[in-house]
Amino acid sequence: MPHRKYERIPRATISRLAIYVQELEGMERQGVKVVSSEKLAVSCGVNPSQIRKDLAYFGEFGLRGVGYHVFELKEAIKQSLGLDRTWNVAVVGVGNLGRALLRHGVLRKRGFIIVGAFDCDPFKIGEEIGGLEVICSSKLPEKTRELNVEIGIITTPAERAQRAVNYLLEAGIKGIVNFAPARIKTPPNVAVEYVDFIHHLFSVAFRITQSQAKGLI
Amino acid sequence: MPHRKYERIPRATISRLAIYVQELEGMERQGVKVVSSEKLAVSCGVNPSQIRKDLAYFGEFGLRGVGYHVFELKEAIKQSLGLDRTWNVAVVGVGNLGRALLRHGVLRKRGFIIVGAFDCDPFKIGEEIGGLEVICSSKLPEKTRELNVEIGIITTPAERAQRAVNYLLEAGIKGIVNFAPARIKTPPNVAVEYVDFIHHLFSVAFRITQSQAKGLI
DNA sequence: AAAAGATTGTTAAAAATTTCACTATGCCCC
DNA sequence: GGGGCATAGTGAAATTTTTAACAATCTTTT
Repeated sequence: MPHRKYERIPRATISRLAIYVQELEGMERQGVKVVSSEKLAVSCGVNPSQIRKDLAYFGEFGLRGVGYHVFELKEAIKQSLGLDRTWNVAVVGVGNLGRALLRHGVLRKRGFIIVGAFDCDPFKIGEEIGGLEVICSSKLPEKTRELNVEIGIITTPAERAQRAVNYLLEAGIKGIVNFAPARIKTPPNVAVEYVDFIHHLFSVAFRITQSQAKGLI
Repeated sequence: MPHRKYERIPRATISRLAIYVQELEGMERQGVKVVSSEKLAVSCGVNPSQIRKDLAYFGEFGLRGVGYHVFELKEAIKQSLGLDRTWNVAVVGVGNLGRALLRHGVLRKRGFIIVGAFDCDPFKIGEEIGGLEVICSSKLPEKTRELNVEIGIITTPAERAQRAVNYLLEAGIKGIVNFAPARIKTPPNVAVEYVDFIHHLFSVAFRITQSQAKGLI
């Protein structure tokens, strides 16, 4: 039974896998032991075939006629995603959002350890937030290597995002999650994800506008 | 020339339009007056045809042989998305993330006015954050109507998300942006968007893992 | 131990989305 | 004002993604 591990895996599959993990954890908390693709699909708001297909990229985790063991499936997905280890991350930009991330425990709980906080504002440098001292951004390349940072989180204003990225690239960073409202330039071997909640507000505003327009016809 | 305004518009198109607006604003700041689909495509990291096709859903905004007027195109897209007005929003859940949103000026700058902040923690009720007094969540239905809230932003913990949503639905909310790490149940006429930055970290972690695995072969 | 029922893994079909290629049109220069 | 160049808009093709259908197989029942 040849696994498809070396097929290209759709980006959408990855984000759904994250949703499956989330829902499986919810089920685990509720004491559910076994779940079918049908039931999981309902709680994730997707098609059951979709789930089975998504999982097939990584292996066979179910039992025909039965379903999936909640705990085992969750672990299997997490392992497939590379979450069976911890990742060192650095936060660049200590504004409102950066501070929230530094204080928010969820990153650590998920295995992403914030090992560095950087900012270029002299008033912020030296300040302690969430147990970390804010370091001058110009020390990023040096510190990134020293602290063994693999993923950078950009929470600077838009106009300083690229500079922060450049510092990280200089240190050979492997991945970046960009919260700044700006596109950034990186070489193709660096994994970049954009998080922009304003876009989601735009989307909601559009859909409301649209459904109201439709109502008028 | 029949506009396609009443064709179903792909979700992906909407999120790209938000990117176009972002980049057009950047160009505006740099004094660029006119841009071609080719140039805009490069700065957004997409295909030029894609841009032209996305815009075609809403009308014709360009000038053949020339390109698009930066300011006019930006305005046209914003109008198409329903951003030529302000939207009243409420934040439900005043933890680290909720606070960051309340203090973060970007929402207001984008036309999303936070008119209410809600939480169920008695220690937080009455507190003033970003010029707003935190109100008890149980007053949500009443206050939502009173303040004319159209969009709700959920920043509660996962286990309280659905309750917050139910309160909002009770008041006839039209759209929800959910930052809580949980799927929520809503009727189909309510626009829902999920924002979960942990998923983006997952995605980056996966892609790093994958590219390292590939390197070993 | 065979049959019935359930549900996965997988192949095939359908649908959606993206990209290509070309036509139409506007600007600029001679 | 005509020709050349540039670039938007658009229909068709290619690609990707999703959904449906079904064969394989596991559990339970009789």
